[in-house]
Amino acid sequence: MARPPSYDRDTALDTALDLFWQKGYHATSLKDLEAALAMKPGSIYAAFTSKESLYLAALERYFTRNHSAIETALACGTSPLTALADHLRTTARNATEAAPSQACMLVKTILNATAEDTAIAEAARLYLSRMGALFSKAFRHALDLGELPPETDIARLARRYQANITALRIEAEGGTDPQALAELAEDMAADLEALRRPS
Amino acid sequence: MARPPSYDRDTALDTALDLFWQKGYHATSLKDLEAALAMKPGSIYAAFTSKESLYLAALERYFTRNHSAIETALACGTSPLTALADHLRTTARNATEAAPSQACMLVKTILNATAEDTAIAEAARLYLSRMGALFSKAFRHALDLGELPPETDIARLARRYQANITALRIEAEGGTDPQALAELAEDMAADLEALRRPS
DNA sequence: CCAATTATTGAGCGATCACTCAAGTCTATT
DNA sequence: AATAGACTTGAGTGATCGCTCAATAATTGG
Repeated sequence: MARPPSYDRDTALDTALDLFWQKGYHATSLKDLEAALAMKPGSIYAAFTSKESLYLAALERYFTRNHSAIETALACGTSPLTALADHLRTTARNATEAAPSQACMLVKTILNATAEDTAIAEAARLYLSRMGALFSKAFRHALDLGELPPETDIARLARRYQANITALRIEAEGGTDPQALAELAEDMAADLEALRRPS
Repeated sequence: MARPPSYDRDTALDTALDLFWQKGYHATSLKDLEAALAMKPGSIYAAFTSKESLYLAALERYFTRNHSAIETALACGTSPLTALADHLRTTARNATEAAPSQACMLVKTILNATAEDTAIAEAARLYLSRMGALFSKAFRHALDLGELPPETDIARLARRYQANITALRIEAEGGTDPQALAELAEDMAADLEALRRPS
């Protein structure tokens, strides 16, 4: 005994995500969202409570999507170290693709957040730390397989790796040409593979 | 035969810069600027034409300040390579200092810019490329002094260096603790100094 | 068919946005 | 002291902001 929603929640969230990712939180107005979601203000608020909640929901979607995509990418091969290096190269290669923004949305969220946007900034920080944990896991796996020297500082290595990914994607956003971007990724990947312990 | 301005232009620009750097372009309102600059809207517009012009002027000030600071930092020692490595370490160390934001304002500007803010984004991109040229110059100097192998790709090395700086400052903005930040900078600096050619 | 329940609508809320301008204030020159 | 010229003032512009809510529409169980 109820009228079913006329929109698909996940589709709406994806659309909102695209818009927020493109324009940022503050520069995205509800008018923009109404147009993109094809929903009237009342429906948007009935479904997502507030602009902030909508942003948080879209951000969560971005995170889970990326997290699982990277998780599978890192798990598919036999060598975690190779998978990690290849992920750098892939990131540079994908930069030509059409996307709302080249930069990581989590990073962009943190840089766009003001002191008042605590909830949003903290969510992004949490998700970033989860991504870091994912990289740590991969490095630990490499260590367990003997690809890295036993004394390797995993957390430190993972942090450096994540910094590289961040830098790569910001460089892409900055408009660096594809070849230079590929070279940058290659340098990072080469450094990583240089850590490989001869087996 | 004229009334002198009651404000100091450079001081006002510094104040505006702090505010813009902290909150970003879109989240900074004229009310905020009026309060920070202690100027009424009319005076602000008489002095700076528009919010966008004010941002551009503040951004230019940020750039020239940083450009010359880094220029002198890189020129002071006898070894350009050491100076470059130390600049990484210094960047990490300074992250504890009170600043409007840890992230580079040029990077933050690009990430906050929407498709409509072309003038602002292009200015930031230009300034970033100038910073890159500065780093290139330092690496070339190192090459000329024989600190680097003759076949070194300067532009490529400089790009990687700039990516490292960017990542370091974003990591700082993300809330990474000082020790981890110092380790990250140290790893980057060590990689750089590993390039040094035995003389 | 009739409730009961949920979804959609869209005019419009007060607040704030970037910005303007006529009037007033100050200073240097005469 | 008078005046010309530059600076400051701040109420007020229309537009837009995020958001609300009473009215209406659609659906299902009885």
